[in-house]
Amino acid sequence: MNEGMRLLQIAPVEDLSLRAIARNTGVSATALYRHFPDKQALLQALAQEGLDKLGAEQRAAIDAAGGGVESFAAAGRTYVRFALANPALFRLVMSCGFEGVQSADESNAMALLRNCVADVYAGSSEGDLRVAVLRAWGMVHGLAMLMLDGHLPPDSAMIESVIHPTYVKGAG
Amino acid sequence: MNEGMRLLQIAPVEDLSLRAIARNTGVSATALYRHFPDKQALLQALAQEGLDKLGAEQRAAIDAAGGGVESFAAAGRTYVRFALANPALFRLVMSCGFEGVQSADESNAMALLRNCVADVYAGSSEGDLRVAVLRAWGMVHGLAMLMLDGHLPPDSAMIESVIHPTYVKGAG
DNA sequence: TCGAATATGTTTACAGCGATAACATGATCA
DNA sequence: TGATCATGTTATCGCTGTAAACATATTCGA
Repeated sequence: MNEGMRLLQIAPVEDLSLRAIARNTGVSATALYRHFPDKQALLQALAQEGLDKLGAEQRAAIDAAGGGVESFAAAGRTYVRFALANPALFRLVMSCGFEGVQSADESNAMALLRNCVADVYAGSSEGDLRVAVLRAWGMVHGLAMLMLDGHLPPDSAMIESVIHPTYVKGAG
Repeated sequence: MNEGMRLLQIAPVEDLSLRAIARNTGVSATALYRHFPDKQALLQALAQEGLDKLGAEQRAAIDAAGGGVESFAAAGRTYVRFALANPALFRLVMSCGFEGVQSADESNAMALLRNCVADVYAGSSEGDLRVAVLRAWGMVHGLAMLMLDGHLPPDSAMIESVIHPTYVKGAG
């Protein structure tokens, strides 16, 4: 039923109409109400799927990088690249506010980020860790959004220069 | 005519309908087409106004802080606070992509940011300056968006701890 | 095995949206 | 004075999300 995922890859979120999904699924518009109470619920299901996908990609990147600052940077680059590769889905994930998830802090992606930070800043206070998480998340999220909104070019070299192990290491 | 600005302060962007603006202005829906070619143009005009307002607030904050890292941090905090104080307007500004403006890099807000960075990182190479701009803009933009989307609490103390002069100074 | 409950689909209808077209009216200016 | 232009109107179109009433096929307890 979540084949509306396909439509998200070819059109922005705001163009994703219930009726278009139904049409492309070869079913009547109101049939979707047998599976979701309303449009918001359908979008939330798609968002959950997207969040899982993001988490999986980050997990893979972190593991491949071998730990420490390299993994930390890899997680960040993966975050931005995911956004660029799936603009509508990424927007949807972020605008749905992880509402389906138990708690924002327990989502897979969040846990990964926290682990990376804890790994890199081992020995720091709990407060310092939290601030480091916010700075890292903020930076990659901001970079992603600015690129999606066309304020920055979706330049791969730019991503790498901004999210760089040497920077991660230097900034306390 | 831009009294649709008021509506942006009490409702999210996606709820800002042409007809609602017309209704609240006491005019027929189609009358707006005498002033703007379409809805997008009207939103763009509102966005331009918002961008100017953001630039003005940053200018004031930068001047009041007295220069250097203090001004840099003040500009960042102002950016985030503006977003929290005008959620719908901020979203609109960012989603409209400064399209009315000559060039993204010539908008007032952008020039201010660049100046701050150049002031703080005096002596650095052009490339380093650019990366520093991206990191700073990304971090504050990400922080703002994450708070607007409900992933982080709109906590004033959190803003100050993340955007802090000592951090700005330390990070090269 | 039969009958009811459930899941899943349908058609019809409604109000709200952005947008276009045709028309009215007042101010402005040659 | 008379044409032009700025600004408003109403009527209409196709799109949207959603609700209601109805049909049918599957499932499951007696």
